[in-house]
Amino acid sequence: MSQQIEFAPNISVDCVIFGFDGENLNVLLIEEKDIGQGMLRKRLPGDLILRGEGLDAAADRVLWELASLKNVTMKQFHTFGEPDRVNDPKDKKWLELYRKNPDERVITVAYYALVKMADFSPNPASFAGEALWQDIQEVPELAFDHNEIVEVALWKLQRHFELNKSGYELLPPKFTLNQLQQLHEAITQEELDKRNFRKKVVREKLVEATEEKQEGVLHKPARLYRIKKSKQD
Amino acid sequence: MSQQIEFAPNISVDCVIFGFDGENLNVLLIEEKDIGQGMLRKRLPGDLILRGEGLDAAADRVLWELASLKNVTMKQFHTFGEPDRVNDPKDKKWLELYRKNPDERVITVAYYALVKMADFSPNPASFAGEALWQDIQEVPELAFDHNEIVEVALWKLQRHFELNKSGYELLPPKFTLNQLQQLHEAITQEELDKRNFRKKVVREKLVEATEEKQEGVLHKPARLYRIKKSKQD
DNA sequence: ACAAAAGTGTTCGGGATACACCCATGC
DNA sequence: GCATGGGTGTATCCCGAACACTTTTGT
Repeated sequence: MSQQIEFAPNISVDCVIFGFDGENLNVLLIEEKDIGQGMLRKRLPGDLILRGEGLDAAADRVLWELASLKNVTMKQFHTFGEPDRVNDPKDKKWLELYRKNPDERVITVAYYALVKMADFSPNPASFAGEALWQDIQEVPELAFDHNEIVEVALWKLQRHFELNKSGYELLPPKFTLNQLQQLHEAITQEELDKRNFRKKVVREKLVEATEEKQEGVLHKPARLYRIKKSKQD
Repeated sequence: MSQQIEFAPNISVDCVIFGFDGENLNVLLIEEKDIGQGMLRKRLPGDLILRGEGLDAAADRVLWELASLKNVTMKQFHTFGEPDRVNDPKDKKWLELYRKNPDERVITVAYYALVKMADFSPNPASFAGEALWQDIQEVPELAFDHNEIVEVALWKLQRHFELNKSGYELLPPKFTLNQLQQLHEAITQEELDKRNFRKKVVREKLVEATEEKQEGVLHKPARLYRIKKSKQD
């Protein structure tokens, strides 16, 4: 039973929140207030867990504290704990400024979620910095190993998304089939055939037509659909 | 940035090693030496990580120390960290005996793997107790939340197994198609049609026939197959 | 001869894919 | 009337599922 005293790793949670705006996929990033020395780097919302706090609870709290997001259902997907995951001097400096024991390694439990961007104020300012949506195609170099964490999260999201048929709740209550298709395309990052997609949706009866149509568009207005709750009938 | 001093959670790794014996699926458990008071409970191989030790490395070490298993490719699948995951009095007693700071909560990063039982000595004795294979259908009540960990691991194994076509390496170099089918059935825990299974294997060209046949069986001997490396032709 | 497992084909239905043209509206 | 996206049907292929009888060997 090997062990050593005074070994107190920091445990943190990091949240990868994907946001869909009806067109593209984005990630929620935190931009710290500039503390000089070119240290202005974006990072994922994350923080140490508290004594007595569960991991899931910590993720919820962090998201609330750093980005003012509430009621986001996140899924734990991986724990990053290699001893050298923080080795960039800039990152170490940051830890010195913000952490009590900056030299101890940090093990982080990562969560992801997919939300509708319209549901959340796009710029929830916070004492710790500014939260912002970043297009998934234009993610800059992030602090720590956060680029890797985002990559793994995206991979998991894509895998999970094609397996179950979740995600319909990311659209407005009434939506066109094209919007639904765009959602799928944004997440899987591949194009689908319009007719085949519609057939599939109809076959699986996940959606039902309303009598309403789009208004104010400069082309033939599309029929609006809504999510069908019970899959019977 | 909320934090508190002297918060030193224990971080451990736990390993769920599934073993296939050609017929059934088993899990590797540790049976502690009896320390009285009816505390003889089985548990998963697991231990605290060391300072400066990566998570994957810790899992490898633990498996070696507790069960003498080496070169097992494990996959991290979940981190269990709710503050109340250890609340049974028996478990607390155990911690008092074996851990320096038994009152601190334990967060555990769990790994799983699937191995061929024949490759590993079935009873690798160790200073910490005895390692044994337990049929997956007959897993008793385990210490801590290890029953839950096993369940989640089995779920992940099944999901992962049906997605990619891994697992063929769990058989001897030359095997019958029935053995291959039994492997699949053991993992997915459901029965398959013999003819359909064979057609599928042939279609996907994952396997090739040898000229050899079974010997010493009291029925028609089956043809032996081997894994096909390159999937061309 | 008998027991025990090996081995083998066909049919059916459903889902995935590929593909091209007319329709309704705002300007 | 024209630009813009909305909306529709058919043919093919592949896969999964269901299903029963003959063959080969050891004893």
